[in-house]
Amino acid sequence: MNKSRWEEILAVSARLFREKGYRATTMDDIAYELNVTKPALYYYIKTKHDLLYAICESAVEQLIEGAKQIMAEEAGIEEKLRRLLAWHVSMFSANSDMTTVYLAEESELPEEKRKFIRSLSREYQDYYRQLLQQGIETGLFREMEVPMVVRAISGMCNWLFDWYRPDGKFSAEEIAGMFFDLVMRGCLKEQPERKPARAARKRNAAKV
Amino acid sequence: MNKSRWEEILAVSARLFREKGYRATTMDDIAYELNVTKPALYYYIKTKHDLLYAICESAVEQLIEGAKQIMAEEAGIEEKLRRLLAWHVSMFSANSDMTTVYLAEESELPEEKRKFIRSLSREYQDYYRQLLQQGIETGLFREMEVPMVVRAISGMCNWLFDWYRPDGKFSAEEIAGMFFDLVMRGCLKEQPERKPARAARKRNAAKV
DNA sequence: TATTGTTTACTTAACGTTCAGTAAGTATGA
DNA sequence: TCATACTTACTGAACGTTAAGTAAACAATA
Repeated sequence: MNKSRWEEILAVSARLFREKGYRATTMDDIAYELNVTKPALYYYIKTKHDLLYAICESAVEQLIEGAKQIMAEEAGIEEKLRRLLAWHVSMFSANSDMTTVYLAEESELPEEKRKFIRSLSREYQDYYRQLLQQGIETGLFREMEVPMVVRAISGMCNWLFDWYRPDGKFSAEEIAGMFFDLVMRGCLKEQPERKPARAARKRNAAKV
Repeated sequence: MNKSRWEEILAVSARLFREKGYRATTMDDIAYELNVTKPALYYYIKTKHDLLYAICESAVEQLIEGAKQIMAEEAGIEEKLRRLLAWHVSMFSANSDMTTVYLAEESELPEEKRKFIRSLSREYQDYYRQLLQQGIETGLFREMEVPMVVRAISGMCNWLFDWYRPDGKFSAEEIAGMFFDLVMRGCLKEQPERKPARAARKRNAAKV
């Protein structure tokens, strides 16, 4: 089964909204890329905002879906945090148009829809909050202002939209690894075990 | 001496661009808030883009100006990093309209001007880079991929535009303090001295 | 199997509004 | 009388959206 027309429209819209911005992209632009005329789009949507909304909703729901799965997996707090960060970063390589548009243009949504998207966004951030809180309670992490650390983590990940390029020096996995190092060390109560200094570190087996 | 008309225009424009977005703000909106008619604005500017450009340039130049001063001060690496972060965050409380517009709408600038602003932005980030590099060289910080850490720091600070409110729970200084804690611990080679608190630390006399 | 009706996926043409920008004129003060 | 700081009145283009129509595919019936 090939991609449905609706998904095609969303993919093209997301790409253009990302490249030129939501307001700067005209319905003609989108129609042109789909090889149809502008009014044809109105066979599928009621307004231009519908397109933006569908993109934002899809992005944040995918984020949440992934996070939900990770939280349900059997793993320690540290491992879950690692996976959550990796998932967050990987969304920028796998679905970069959608994710970027969601972060950069969400403010263009009409008030009502915008609020709903932001509530989903908070739901997503809550997974970070839970992990950090659990980490403090179990003595893994130092005492800290959890919501502020969540914002810091969200910030460093979301800011990917400003600089991430698929053809960049580092893969999504590598970026996530570096962010994880930074966050983990920043939150740990005790300093992590030093690695054997210069031993092979390709696949780390190091568990704490 | 009262604020010049030009500064007034920039301040009003920045506020509206922030509230409604650059594209959604009309020249009539700006003129209305200034109690003049639209063409009066064209006595001061040539195009709408001039307004956005002036705001972005002013924001990033103020950021750089502050960073330059901090870097020239007599202080250790750690203290300079603390001040740089505090300066970064404080721009969001002191000049939040301007700073937010610079981050959120810079992409609306025409290509040429946008490139210039982004080059200034890189200049600013370079101060973080220098400090981290020096920190590694002097043995204060662990080995790490400096540009990635700079991006993480920029991200957590810049993302303030998404959530910072002047009437929020924490002051700019407090936020900067928490960010500094997180970043500092994330970068240090050795764990920071625990405050004597009560008994001396149990573990962690082992330094590498 | 031919006829008729219905649905899908569009098209052409245009409407109505918005909005950046301009031309030309004017009040005020030095 | 000249510059400053506007005003009124307008232009031209862009753009979201709608109206009305249609070719092709499909379904129902006779």
